[in-house]
Amino acid sequence: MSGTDNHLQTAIEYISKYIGNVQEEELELLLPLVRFANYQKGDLIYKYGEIPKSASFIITGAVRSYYFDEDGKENTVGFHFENEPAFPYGSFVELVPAATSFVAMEPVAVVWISRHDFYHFLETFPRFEIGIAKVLSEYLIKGGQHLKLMRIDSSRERYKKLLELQPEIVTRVPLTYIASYLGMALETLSRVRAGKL
Amino acid sequence: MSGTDNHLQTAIEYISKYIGNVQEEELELLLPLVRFANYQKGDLIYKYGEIPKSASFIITGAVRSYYFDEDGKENTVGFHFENEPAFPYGSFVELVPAATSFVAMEPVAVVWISRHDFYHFLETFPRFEIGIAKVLSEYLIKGGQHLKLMRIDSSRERYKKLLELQPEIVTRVPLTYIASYLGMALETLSRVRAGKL
DNA sequence: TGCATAATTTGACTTGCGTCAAACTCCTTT
DNA sequence: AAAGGAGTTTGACGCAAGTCAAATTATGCA
Repeated sequence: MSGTDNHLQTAIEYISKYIGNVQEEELELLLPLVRFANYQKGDLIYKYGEIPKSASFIITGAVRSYYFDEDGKENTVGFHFENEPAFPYGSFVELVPAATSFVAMEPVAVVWISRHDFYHFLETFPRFEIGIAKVLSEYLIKGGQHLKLMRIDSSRERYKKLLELQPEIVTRVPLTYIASYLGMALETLSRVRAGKL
Repeated sequence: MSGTDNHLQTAIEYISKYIGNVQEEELELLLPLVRFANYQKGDLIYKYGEIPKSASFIITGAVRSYYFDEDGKENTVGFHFENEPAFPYGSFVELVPAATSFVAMEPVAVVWISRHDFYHFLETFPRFEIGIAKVLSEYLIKGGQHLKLMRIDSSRERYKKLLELQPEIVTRVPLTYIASYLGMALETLSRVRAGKL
């Protein structure tokens, strides 16, 4: 089976994941609009300040999203892995410049659809709005989890909770970014892991 | 003009806010599904652990949402005022028990629609999915703002940012809840306000 | 294989903020 | 007007975690 066949399969899975049962005629119109892209480690997939022109979904690889606060400090907002969307959702929907950037932490392959194509498609099949709602609510839940995580005061407990909720992060992501995600100093996280705190 | 007329007007404004241009026939079918309710200060509007059976939108008053963490500590998630939705969105969409409760901080009047009625209505007019996406993306942006707020390390700066983003909170909400929302001790917030920190 | 650079760990020092406790102010109710 | 209670302020003290700095361990690349 070729890589493209595989990818097409992934695209179809994404569609049914977010829309449920899809009609033949819907699929016929939607599939030609779908594209594929590859990124190297360190590549920017979306840049803050720009209005996202597409919605990307990860096939393989790991992506990190982050923003810069007023002091210029980089704040990691989230990690995105296989079978998850990775794009500035709010900005995509509201058509405003994104506050967050998305960068590949490893070689990354994505499926993507342009904003223009997608909204044009929506005019024919408005029920696909449900897909947007699904993506948004997934992000909402993830964001809510992160917020809850951040509200735990002790660094030790915060890290413990992360292990519980997203253990894969700890194996795939460099310490610096985990610390940034958890809102603690790199050194503190190191001490927590060594059981010294 | 009677109170009910006023309320009906508010309901219509809500609908066009979230859906855009609404057709006559759409409105005719939707309006009869809409109800009104009043709450006293302290009344629970939604309770955590329950699957929300309705979506409420505030006409007048102020609502606070919060959850209890594993240590039993109450954490304030958000404040909701006039012309804003106030219900456990994620749970409403995903049909799972809510983690947060919603309580009236003042006398509150709301428009609401039952989950059942709304989803039944959606079968006839699927394009109204866009309303869900709108509500979700509003919540998403609000949640994102809160998360950003919480990531500011200094209490002083955190409070300053709140004043900048949502000044009305400071005038309408008791100190205890603001402190809880900002993730700091009541005493710390008091000192910050007195300029002692 | 070995060097260079990055990533992580450890140490020493400082401080913001939480906790506990008590005082003070402002409503509400009788 | 007085009493009671909620909401807010002030004080004293201890500690978790931030910062700066240096050592140690990994990792990629020639």
